[in-house]
Amino acid sequence: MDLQEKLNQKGLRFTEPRRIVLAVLEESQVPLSPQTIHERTLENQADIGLVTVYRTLDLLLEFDLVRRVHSPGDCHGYVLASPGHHHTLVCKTCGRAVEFSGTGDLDALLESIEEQTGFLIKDHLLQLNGLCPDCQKGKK
Amino acid sequence: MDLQEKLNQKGLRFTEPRRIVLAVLEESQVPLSPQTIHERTLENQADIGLVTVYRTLDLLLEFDLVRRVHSPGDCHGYVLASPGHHHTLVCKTCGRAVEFSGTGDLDALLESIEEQTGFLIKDHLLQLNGLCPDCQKGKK
DNA sequence: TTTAATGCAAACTGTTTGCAGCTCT
DNA sequence: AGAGCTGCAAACAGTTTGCATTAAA
Repeated sequence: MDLQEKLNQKGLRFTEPRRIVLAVLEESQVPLSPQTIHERTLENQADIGLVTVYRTLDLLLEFDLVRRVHSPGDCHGYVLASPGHHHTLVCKTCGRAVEFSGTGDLDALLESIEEQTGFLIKDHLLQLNGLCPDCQKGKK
Repeated sequence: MDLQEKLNQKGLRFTEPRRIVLAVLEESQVPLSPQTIHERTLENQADIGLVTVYRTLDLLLEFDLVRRVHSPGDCHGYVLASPGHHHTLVCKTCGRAVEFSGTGDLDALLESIEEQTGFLIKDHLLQLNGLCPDCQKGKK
């Protein structure tokens, strides 16, 4: 069952603005702030109000399609709650972002931390910053 | 070398309000929001302005005595930091935060990612959320 | 005595709410 | 036609800044 059906079932509607906010999130692997999402909808030729972005995000949260994430810069970021949780590595100079796998090593790390602390780890936020190959050359 | 000396060395002062904010943090294992810290200073018979709390927290962050943590409720929480670069693990239920140091495993992970991507990793953000031992019991 | 620190009020930023008009079904 | 949705403006909450006053060294 897709979002449209879920919404209609509750008497709610799958409108253009909602479609577009969802599309913007689908295009990004990185959490986006409401402001950023708003800017991107404008770039996509859609004139959506910032308020609508907020309300749409609340709606998507409620339907568990989106997850709220906290990062130091933009305090509130929103990412698609899709399965396939991935991590990003962002270049400090040019902003290019790549994804990396290496989940095996990460899982091992998490396990050792669980042992160390007695906590049961439910989720995690990992973001790396550095210099991409091109910008490393440029620096020299 | 304690905080007072470090401050004096830079021509800064270790004042009553700073002492009290630090004391409030020392009494708490849980991250506190600036507002909460302010309320607690009032309970301690000290009439400190909220603004001063903010400024003191910035100062303590700069001296690496305090760490900023992100939790869903109070977005910004502050906890006493132990020295060195550590990561936090926050309990989703009671908010208790612990630090862990699995730096060995993490370094290995970062290296393998550098090889994989060609990026040079400069810094990273890792925050874990889960259930602390007490709350795991409580759940059942 | 000097210079940093404090506290107030005002400015700012990010987020939420009320309401009139519009739109999907 | 009717209920939900949108956008504007205004209200709100958390945080930062400017400035005169106070206090640590």
